[in-house]
Amino acid sequence: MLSKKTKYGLKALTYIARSKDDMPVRVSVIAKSEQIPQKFLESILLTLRKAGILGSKKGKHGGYYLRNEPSEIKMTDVMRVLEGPIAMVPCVSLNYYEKCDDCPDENLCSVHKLMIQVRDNTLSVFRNTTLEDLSNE
Amino acid sequence: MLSKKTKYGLKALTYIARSKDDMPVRVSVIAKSEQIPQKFLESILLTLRKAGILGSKKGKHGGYYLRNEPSEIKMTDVMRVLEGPIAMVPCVSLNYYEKCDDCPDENLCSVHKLMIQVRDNTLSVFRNTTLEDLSNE
DNA sequence: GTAATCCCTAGTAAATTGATAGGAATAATA
DNA sequence: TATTATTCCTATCAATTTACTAGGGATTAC
Repeated sequence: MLSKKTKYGLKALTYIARSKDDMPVRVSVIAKSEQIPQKFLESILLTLRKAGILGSKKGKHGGYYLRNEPSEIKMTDVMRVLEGPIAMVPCVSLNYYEKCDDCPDENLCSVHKLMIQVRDNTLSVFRNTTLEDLSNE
Repeated sequence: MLSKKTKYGLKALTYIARSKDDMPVRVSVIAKSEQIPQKFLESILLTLRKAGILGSKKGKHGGYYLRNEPSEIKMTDVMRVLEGPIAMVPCVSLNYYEKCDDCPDENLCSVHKLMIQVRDNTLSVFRNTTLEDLSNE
């Protein structure tokens, strides 16, 4: 299952990408429009900012804005920040590889083989999708 | 993340598929060989039996066996039984569709669009993979 | 200086996961 | 029939994760 955090994060990014003017977008505006609990959304956008995907401006007239063009923001990056590793098991993760304790030989492991295929397919979607694609209506 | 339940279930199915003779395979044998907690594995195999994927024989010399040829057992079925819906959000699930409360129009929802693509790719892997593929070494 | 905003830490209730416990039911066999 | 080996079933539980909420600090525009 996709977590609410990721779902909310993607919706918020889309909202920001769709907002035409260059003003930073306030959390409260996104929360209201997308029906997301505001405090929860705050923490999500903070995560995206710390990951370098969003920038922010504090104080009155503050808010969040994209650090790059929507067409430059890949879903691989967004998903890794929000949802964590893309692979369903650590032993097929490119960025967070971990050997299974129980598995003597990965090449003989049926789960490993299957999950590599799933990973490659999911990855190809995320690699070929940018925030621009998401924000096109 | 793939649950341990699914991981164990896949490994157990593979083990049974690889065992050449037609004797039912005991839970204890699989548990020992694959390093799976036996009681937990019991409950998993029970689930697979109730779903019609495994058959069982009780009492002495009892155990579990496949109800069909490995080449007839599709990963779509196995994964749905063990892991639940293949889609990451209910609003793109073929078998367990549910509308999102918050989403006024699915066609405008960026999450929806992205998750349809992920679902289709994952589904194509599971549809084209059978237990026979997993059990080939 | 005041209002509006993001920033940060902490906490928390509910759900899910990954088991374990204990025994009932069933079947083979001596 | 008694014994043993197995699956079957229900209940329980600790740890973790999820989806928030609370409260206030820091910063900026006006």
